[in-house]
Amino acid sequence: MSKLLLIDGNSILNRAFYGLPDLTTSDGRHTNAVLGFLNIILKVIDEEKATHVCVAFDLKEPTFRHKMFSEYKGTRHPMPDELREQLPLIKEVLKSMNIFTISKAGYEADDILGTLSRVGEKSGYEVTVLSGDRDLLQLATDKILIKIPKTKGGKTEIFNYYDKDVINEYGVTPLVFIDMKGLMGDTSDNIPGVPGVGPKSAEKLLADYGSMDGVYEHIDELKKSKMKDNLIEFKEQAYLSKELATIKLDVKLDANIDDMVFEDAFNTESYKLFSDLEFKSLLTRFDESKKTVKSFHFDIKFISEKKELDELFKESFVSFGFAYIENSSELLCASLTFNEKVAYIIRLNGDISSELLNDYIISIIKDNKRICSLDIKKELRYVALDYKEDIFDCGIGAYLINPLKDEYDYDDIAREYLGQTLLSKKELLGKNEINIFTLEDENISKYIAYQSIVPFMASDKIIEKLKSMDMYRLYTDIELPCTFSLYEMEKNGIKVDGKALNDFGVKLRENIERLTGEIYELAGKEFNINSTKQLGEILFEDLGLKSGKKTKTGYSTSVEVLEKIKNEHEIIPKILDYRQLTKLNSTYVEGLSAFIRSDGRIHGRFNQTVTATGRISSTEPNLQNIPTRLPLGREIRKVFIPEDGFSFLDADYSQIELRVLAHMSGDEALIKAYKKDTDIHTVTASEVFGVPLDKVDSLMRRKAKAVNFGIVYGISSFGLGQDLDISRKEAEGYINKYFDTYKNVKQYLDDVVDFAKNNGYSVTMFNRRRPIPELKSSNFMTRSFGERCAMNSPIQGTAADIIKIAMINVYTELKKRNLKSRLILQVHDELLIEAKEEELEEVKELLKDNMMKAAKLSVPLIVDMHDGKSWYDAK
DNA sequence: CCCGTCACG
DNA sequence: ACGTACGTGACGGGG
Repeated sequence: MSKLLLIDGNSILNRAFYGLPDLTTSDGRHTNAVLGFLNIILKVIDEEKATHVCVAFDLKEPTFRHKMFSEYKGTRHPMPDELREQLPLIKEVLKSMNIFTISKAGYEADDILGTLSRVGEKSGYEVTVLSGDRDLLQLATDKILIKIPKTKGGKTEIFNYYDKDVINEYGVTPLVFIDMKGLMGDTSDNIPGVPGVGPKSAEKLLADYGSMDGVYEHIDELKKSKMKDNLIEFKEQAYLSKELATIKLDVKLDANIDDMVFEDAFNTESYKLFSDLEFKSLLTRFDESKKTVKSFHFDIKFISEKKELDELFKESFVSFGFAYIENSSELLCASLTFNEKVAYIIRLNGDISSELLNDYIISIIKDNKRICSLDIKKELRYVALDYKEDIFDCGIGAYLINPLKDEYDYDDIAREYLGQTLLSKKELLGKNEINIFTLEDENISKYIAYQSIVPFMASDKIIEKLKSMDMYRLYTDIELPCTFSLYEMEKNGIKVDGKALNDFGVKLRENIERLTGEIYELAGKEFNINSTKQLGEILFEDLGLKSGKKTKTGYSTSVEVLEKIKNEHEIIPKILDYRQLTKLNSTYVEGLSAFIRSDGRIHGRFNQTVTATGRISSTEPNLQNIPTRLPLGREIRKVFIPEDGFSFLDADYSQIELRVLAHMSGDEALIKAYKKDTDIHTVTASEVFGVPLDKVDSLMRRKAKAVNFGIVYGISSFGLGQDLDISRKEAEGYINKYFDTYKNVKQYLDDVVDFAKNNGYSVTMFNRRRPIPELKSSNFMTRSFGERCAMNSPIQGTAADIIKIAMINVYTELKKRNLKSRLILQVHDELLIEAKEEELEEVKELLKDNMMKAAKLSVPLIVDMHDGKSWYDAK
């Protein structure tokens, strides 16, 4: 049986646009609607096993409906630019997929679909119509299926309607559905209908009299009412509206269903387009044979003997691409490229050891050749380089150019900087693993070769781009040396007292069990306390407590909500305790335990190419969010301990972000405030509220502190109000007072937003950029978010730059002096050193000194420092 | 795989 | 009217 799928192009595109978050390609083209559109239609094509597909689009020109009724809006709603630019794109995409598209002047897509649905049915096709617009339900019959996708909470669910389903849901047949719209009108299309007739009365009238004709035939039988008068007065309008709402079934089309056959959608052309649009998830649908577009041609040569290696290094070159290839920590081979014609895969074996290869690498680097890598921190595990050497890391370079991307893998770099579409790691390797026997497999060797040929070819381009953006110094002076100190921290790891951690877990679990029992008791039944769904039902339905805000999926049970009702029922404090304890147990006790290696230490990863602002991120495990705010959670820090003969030395910047703000804004009042040796929030409170320092009470200080934080986040009265639990108006009052006191701060924040709006990015003291595409959005919320980013990023980013500089200088100084003390952690404004007992005093001075001198600001950079025999004691 | 929640700066 | 403070990562639940 042939299946014809008819798609309402504009309505599905609309739905996808509003249902999905914004998404852009690296060069700023918006693609969310196109990707959403494809996901919806491919899902339906799969589901329906459609053999024929046709997408109908509206045209800009007026239709017969506009001629009938000049105020008719139809599809001419104002369209945001982000959506408008995707219209030609979806057409290009469909064309590449050989999907038939159709439009006709004077008609809407609805009319085309209506007509085709009838033609299709007569020609013996099973017909399905896909639209986001419920008006299309009038086309449903017992044979013709209407599908309406509904996006709720990011997920699209598709609802099916035959005529009986329309009757079930609306109480009228599809045909009478039109009469209903005639009576009610449709505000979105500007169709008037009869005043005073809404869904309820329309449904009642049509249930009683069957149709609009029926209603008017029996109009005299209606009880005297305003509605009856209106029905009579607006009869003509009702019939006009009905006609406007009626989808045409007899449009003259010169389309042939045979031309709509769905085949060869996943071809080389659409592959190219999908790659260009960065639709990674769709690339898996393509056969291997379609994927060979625009990737380079080069030879791969295997090297397994030392004498071949000697020959190799006689070549003349100025830079080389390099990567070690490993599998589950076992080193297998190296990938090496000197020129774009050939990539070498060097087998590591008895003849060529990694030490030998390293000697070659080091010697050519000393000979001023540039080493180009995708991820130099990975290579440092095998080859000891020095950051003063000529090293280029493409991942970091690409991150600096655009820090908003999710990944900086070889295929991403090749697409962005070489215009090449390479098969991704997932596509090339799938579930196959690299080992010494599979090195020469076609896909695996290609994958290995890419690891050096891509950085070899892309480095110059990325460096040029960095220079043109005035960021090359940021790379050489901050990012590259930073990589080395991060590698050190990963290698060093941090020692954990496993037994103490376990004991803490036992204690937690005892309390969790006790609380669980008490909660069940109070709830009157057992349930999963961790399930927000089940918990919401217990609290807000069974126990009848008043629910605060809701989430997309149901009741919110977050702390803010529970805090407000904690005195209403004794179950609430127990749930809050339960939450705290289970969080500690699962994330910190059990979570961390799993990461303790055989050396008794946790070696986490510090990622340099993740955050939008320039901060470092920490994973596997996250060592940057170990509890400290609550006393019980803080106990966890007692299990982080120094090696015998060492102490912990912990130093953190005091309010670095506000100090950066004081400096960057040049606000004299704020600078003066920081030159006083008094708590900054108290000073702010005193100045903003106009009271002497010694008259500032704790409430005033709390408010001032919240305002200070708010300023750094890109202040909004709503946000501040939320934080202080006061009205938006009141919050606005505080903000105005703050800006009155610190006028240049206000000026500065306006200026950075202006700068970002004009340039499309914000910039830190050290020239780090953060693109802010949201500023161009037509959506108020999105744009406001962009404005807050524009205010926050230079501050957060500059603080990130400064601690990176401090970290580098501390690292360098420790090395230079041959000290055994070592960097262990960086937590955004804090450095933790495992200091050799004998070196403690020296390292204290060195650490504090380098942190304070990391940047020259117009306010002092204050560092607080403590030492101790655990992280807990050193804070 | 996404959501809600919660840990940190 | 819209419905939010900035930047992260990990966990359990649920589809």
